[in-house]
Amino acid sequence: MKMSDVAKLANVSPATVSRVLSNPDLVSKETREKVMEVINKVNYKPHIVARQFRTKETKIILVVVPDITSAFFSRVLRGIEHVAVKNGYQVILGDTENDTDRELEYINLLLQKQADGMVLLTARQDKEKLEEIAEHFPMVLACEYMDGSNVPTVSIDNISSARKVTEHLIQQGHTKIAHITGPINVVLGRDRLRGFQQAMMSHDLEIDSAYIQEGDFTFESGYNQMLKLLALEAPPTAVFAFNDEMGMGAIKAVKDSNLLVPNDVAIVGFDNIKMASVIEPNLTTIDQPKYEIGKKAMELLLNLINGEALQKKRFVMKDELIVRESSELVKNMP
Amino acid sequence: MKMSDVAKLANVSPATVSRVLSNPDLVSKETREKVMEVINKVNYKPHIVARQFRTKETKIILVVVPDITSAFFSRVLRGIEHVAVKNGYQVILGDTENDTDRELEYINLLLQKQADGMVLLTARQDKEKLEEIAEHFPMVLACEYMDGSNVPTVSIDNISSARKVTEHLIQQGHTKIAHITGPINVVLGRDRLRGFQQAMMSHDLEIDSAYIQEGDFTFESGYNQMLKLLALEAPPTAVFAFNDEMGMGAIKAVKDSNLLVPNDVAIVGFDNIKMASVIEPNLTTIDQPKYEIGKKAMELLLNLINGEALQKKRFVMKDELIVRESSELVKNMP
DNA sequence: CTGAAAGCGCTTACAG
DNA sequence: CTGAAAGCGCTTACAG
Repeated sequence: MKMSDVAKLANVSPATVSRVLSNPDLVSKETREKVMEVINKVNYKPHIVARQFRTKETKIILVVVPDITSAFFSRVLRGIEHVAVKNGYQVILGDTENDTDRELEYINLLLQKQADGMVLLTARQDKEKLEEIAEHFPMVLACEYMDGSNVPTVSIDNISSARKVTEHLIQQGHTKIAHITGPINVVLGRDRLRGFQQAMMSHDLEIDSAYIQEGDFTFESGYNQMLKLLALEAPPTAVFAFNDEMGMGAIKAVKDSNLLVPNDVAIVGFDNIKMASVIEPNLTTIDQPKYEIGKKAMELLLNLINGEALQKKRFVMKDELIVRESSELVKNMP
Repeated sequence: MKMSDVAKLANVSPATVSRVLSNPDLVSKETREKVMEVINKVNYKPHIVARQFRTKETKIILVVVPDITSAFFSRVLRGIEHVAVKNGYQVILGDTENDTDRELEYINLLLQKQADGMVLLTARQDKEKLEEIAEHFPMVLACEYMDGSNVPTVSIDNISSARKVTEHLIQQGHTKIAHITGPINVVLGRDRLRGFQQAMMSHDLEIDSAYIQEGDFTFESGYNQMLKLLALEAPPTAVFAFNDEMGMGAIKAVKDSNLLVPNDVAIVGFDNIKMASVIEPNLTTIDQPKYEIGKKAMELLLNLINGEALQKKRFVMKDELIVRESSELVKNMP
């Protein structure tokens, strides 16, 4: 059943059926009702691909996520989705599973006009290339970013947040502080490491190179790297984990080693996912305004799609240090 | 830049360019190389929407998820994705946030030919309607199903699994057993409740109606309903929660009430998400073969898309009871 | 307010 | 192995 069939049944031209569907005000009430009746009777659905092909619009936003499993990204997604749906766009997700090839495949969807715009929650491509694409297609980065790129970006200031959470540990009296990093080939991994180093150095604390262990975002890697740290001759008394997942893994490793958090080892995470306040002891962490990041990113993308100029390219959202049991020695001592 | 422009630059017809891209074997090596050179030089990307319009194929699979946040569904998704990608399909996700209207919107994408097929991880539509659609479009249900529908479906046997986990509690000596259900308007909520009732009745145990409390899948609802149960004059000594999320909420509620799991109240969940083995005490649960469910569902969908007949419509996957600390009294007593 | 007609960018059956 | 031509199902500028 196509539009011309409907037109015949309703004794009008295809153009009129099209108008009834896309621009009903242009059609007289009488005709409109006649056409709608036929449409409903035969349950006609327009072939959207044909429409997209004709109008050059898909009304689809593609969001690329490095890991759909992650509690962190799902909150960001919600922010994106809500703004998109309110503006008549549908959101589809591409999960890369941290694979840059799959990231590239999704970016190609944009180049091939299968979406009107794209939010990248992971940006591990060549910078020049991505900038080149962003010049021609609506695209915004969120959470992850590229050093000194001019692609519109929404994120927190990861360096300063990492510094803040590390300084919290220092203020608790720790001097032997380790850091379980994210993947160092990802900018976030590097930036949080940098913040950690800045805090240590500004307090004249030494960083034992064995105290820097690289993880891969997962609970398991946090667990394993923590076991490594505990096996050192002089284990740290405090650990800053790149994210809450790894922080929780680290807590589990400490417990499994018959040690106490925070008494033997204090642990802090990053992101403030829901589980951070559920696990015991509750995890000290940096709260990222996940929903707002998504919301802001989608708003910027709408601006780009509508050809509006952006006031600025880089939006730095406010983070917050949330101190909980996993790093507060005092409260836990009777 | 369109195909005819490339054709001109390469001194061939558009048809030849098209063949180079979609069916290179039909073109002589010489011509092919000449064309590829131009394509690379101008970085030509075919307009995929035009191709889709022409071929009536999108090579896209739409997966509809009730809650993208859920650790359970993300594993199912992985199974779907892996099979899809291996077969040249791209997976896009639609998150309904448990809203049946949004479910319907995504289903409309299929009707409008914006995807070649669809896996529904939530099926809360009118049965006749969904069956009607499934007759004309490739569609499979996974995890959630519809009573007595003939839409291809992959899931576990929720009734028997719920019976199994309840009987485990009975075997531990419990008689006062409560059930925090899922939403009763969802088939899974009803089926697991039924399994619970079957187990209780077949052991001649009474079900106090106050022992049935309805949750909404979330940690918070598990927490709140558990507090309600604990406030009863005669609180239960064991609780079967619809899923692990709610089970973990229930554990938290018991702890916050200064009671012990499993000594004061045993708790069991359902799904075996990763966190179930991390939380303390570890949560007894039913393992669903999440990845395999997704894999199987996608395989069935490929069959449907390729017009192959299915050997059968209903696939029941194997579940497994995983007994952990949250329900095993003995091991925890010194 | 409505219709006839052109055209969006591809693919493919047909002919040579 | 290659090209000319038709056509996929819509939308919209134009004319009336």
